[in-house]
Amino acid sequence: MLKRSSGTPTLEEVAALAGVGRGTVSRVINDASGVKASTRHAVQRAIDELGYVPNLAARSLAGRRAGAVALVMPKTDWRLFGEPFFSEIVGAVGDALSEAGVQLLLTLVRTDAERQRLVEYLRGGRVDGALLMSVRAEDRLPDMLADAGLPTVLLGRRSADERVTYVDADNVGGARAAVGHLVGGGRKTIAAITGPPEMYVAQCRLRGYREALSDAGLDELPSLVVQGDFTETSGQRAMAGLIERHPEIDGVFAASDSMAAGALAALHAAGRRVPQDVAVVGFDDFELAEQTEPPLTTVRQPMKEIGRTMVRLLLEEMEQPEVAWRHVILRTRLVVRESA
Amino acid sequence: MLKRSSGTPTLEEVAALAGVGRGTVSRVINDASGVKASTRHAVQRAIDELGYVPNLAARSLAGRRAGAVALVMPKTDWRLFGEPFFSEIVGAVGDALSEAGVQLLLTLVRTDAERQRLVEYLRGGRVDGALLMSVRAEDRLPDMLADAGLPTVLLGRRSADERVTYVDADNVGGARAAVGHLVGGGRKTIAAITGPPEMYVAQCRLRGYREALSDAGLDELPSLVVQGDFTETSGQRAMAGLIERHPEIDGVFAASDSMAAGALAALHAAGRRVPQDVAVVGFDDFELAEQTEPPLTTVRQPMKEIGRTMVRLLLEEMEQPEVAWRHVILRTRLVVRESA
DNA sequence: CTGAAAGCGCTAACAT
DNA sequence: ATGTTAGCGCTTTCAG
Repeated sequence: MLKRSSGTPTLEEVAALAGVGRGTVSRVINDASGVKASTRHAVQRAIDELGYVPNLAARSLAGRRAGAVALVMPKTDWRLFGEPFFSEIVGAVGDALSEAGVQLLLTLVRTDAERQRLVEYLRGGRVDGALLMSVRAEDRLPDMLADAGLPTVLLGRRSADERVTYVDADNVGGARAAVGHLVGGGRKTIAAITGPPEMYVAQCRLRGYREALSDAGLDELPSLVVQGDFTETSGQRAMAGLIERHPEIDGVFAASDSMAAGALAALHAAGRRVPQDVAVVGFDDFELAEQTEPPLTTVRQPMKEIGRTMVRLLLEEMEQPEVAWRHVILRTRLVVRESA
Repeated sequence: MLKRSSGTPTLEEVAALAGVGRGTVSRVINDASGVKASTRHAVQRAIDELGYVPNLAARSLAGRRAGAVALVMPKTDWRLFGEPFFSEIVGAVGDALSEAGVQLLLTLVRTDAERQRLVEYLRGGRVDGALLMSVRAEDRLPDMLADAGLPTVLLGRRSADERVTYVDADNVGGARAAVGHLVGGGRKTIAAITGPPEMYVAQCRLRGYREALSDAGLDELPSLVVQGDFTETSGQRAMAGLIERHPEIDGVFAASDSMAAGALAALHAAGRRVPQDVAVVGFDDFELAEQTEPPLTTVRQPMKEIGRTMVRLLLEEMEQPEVAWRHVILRTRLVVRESA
C-alpha cells in the first residue's frame, strides 16, 4: 500500500502530543485498566485531535488478534446469496461477531488460483478464524486450515466422520418428524424426493425418512424414493414420475422446500388435490413454503441459532485452542401449515 | 490471534534452512528478479519443506501493499444479493481483482457500530482500497475514506457534484434512448414511473425522459409522471393510477425493470393489450425483463464493464495516488424485446 | 500508574 | 547476485 505520505498519525505521535509514553497510549486504545482517568483523557484528546486510527497490521504483528474472521463460501453456491438461508446465516453471524467487536469478511472462492490465494490470506495472520459454508465432501480446505492451526468452524459436515468443528441441523430428526407427521395424518404410501446422495445432508434426510417409516412399521418401497438435486424443477420432474408409477401415493416428503414446491406443481398439474389426496412436507422452511398454494408444511432449521453457535465455537477456539474438534447438532422444528 | 505456538515458520527459518540471507528469501517469495536459479530452487525447497506462508500483517507493515480490497455494501440493500445486479458486479470485480492477485473482501454495514468498526478496519491499513456500492446521498463514508487517503471508488454517484471517484452508467442517455424508442414507435402520450427523487439515479432517469420528450417536441404533462420506489408493487400502483387519470396513455417508461413489470401487471389487469395499446420500457435489464409477458424492452447497464472499470480505477489510484477524483460514465444499451 | 525497551515478521535500501 | 541493516507501528514485559 502506498504509504499515506506521512499522512496517518502513529501511536508515537499521539504519545508525543499527549506528553506520555507510547505504552500509555496503547493501554488507552485497548481499554486496558490501570490508567489514571486524567491521563486517559489527555490521550483521548490527542487521539481525537490527530484523528488517529491504530494500524491493524502493526497490531496483529505485535502479537494480538487480527480482529477479523472470514466467512468463506464457494462461488458455485452464489444462488444462496439471494436466499433466506444465506442472509439469515450471514445476519446471525454478523450480529454475533459484531457484539464481539470482530469484523466479518465474506470471501468467495471459485477458481483454484483464488483458492490458493485465499489459503495464503487466511493463513497469513490477517484473520483470527474462518467459517466455511456449504463445503463439498471432497473439499480439503477445512483440513488445510484446521491443520494450519487456524480456528475453523463448518456449517454442516462433509461426512459422518467430520474431523473439523462444525454446527449442523438435525437433519435426520427433522426428516423423521416430517415423515412422522405424514404417518400421523394417516398417510400410508409415502414417497421421498431426496437430494444428491453425495451430499451428506441429503443422506441424513433420507435416513430420517427411512427411520420414520420403520417406526411406523411401514415398508420402504425403493421405487418410492426418487432423487432430485434440491431444485424446484427436479422436484417437479420427480413428482411427475412418481405419480405415474404410484398413483396410490398419499404422502410426499421432499428433502428441500424447493423440491416440495416442484412436487406441488406436478401434483396440481396432475389434477391431484393437496392435501386431500396427497400431503406434502418439505425441508428448510424459507419464504417459499408460505408462498405455495397451499402453504407447505416444512421442517425449519434454526438459522439464527446456527450462525450464533458457529461464532461461539469459533470465538472459543480463538480464545483457547481446542485439542479436539467439536460438533453441535441443532434441533429442527416442524412447521405445520395445513388447512386440511 | 493466538500465536500458532511457535508453529508457523518464519522467513528467517526458511533462510536458515536454505542457507541464505533473509533478503534472498524475500526476493524469492516476491518473484523479484536477480536471484540465481539454483538458489531460488534451494529456497523454494526450504519453503515447501517448512510449509512456509508469509505473514501478511508483517508484509503490509513493512510497507508494501495489503493485497486486499474491500467491497462495501450497506446491509439495507441485502436484497441485492440475490439479484443479477449484485452478482454480476461482484463477479466482474472479483475477476478483475483476481487477475491482479488481490483478495476481495465483502463487508456489510448495518449499524453505526459496524460502520465505525469498518472505518477503522479500512483505515487500519489492511486493505489497499475500497469499492462502495449503492451509497446513499447523505452517506459520508466515501468522503471519510477518500479524505483518509484510502483509494476509493463508488458505484454510482451520490449527486451531480460527486467528489469521490466513481463509475456510473449513463442513466440520462439510457432513459432518453428508451423514451426515444417509444416516440419512434409512434407513441404520443408517454408516462413515466420514476424512482425516489432523493436518489440521484432516479433524477437522472427522469431527466432522460424529459429530454427525450423535448427532443420529440412533445409536451411534458406533470400528471404523467408518477413516483415509485423501484419495487414492483410501486410500479403496479403507479400504473393503476395513471390508467385511471390518463386512459389515453400509449407509452410508459419505468425507471426500473421491477416497476416496469408492475406496470405490465396493472395494464393486464385493466384489460389493456401490450404493446398494441400501450408500450412499456424498463431500465436495468435483469432476468426479470425476459420473464414478463410479453418480455420487456429495457435499458441494459453494462455490469461487467462497470465492475472492471471500478477495479481499474482503484488499482490505478493504488499505484499512483491521484490528486483529483475521476469519473467514468458507461454507455447503456437498449434491448428491444417487442413482438409487435 | 507510567516510561523505556525489546521484539512481532517482513521489505527495502545499502553494502558487498 | 546476495548478505546486512534499519525500520514499519504496535503490544508487552520490565523497571521505575
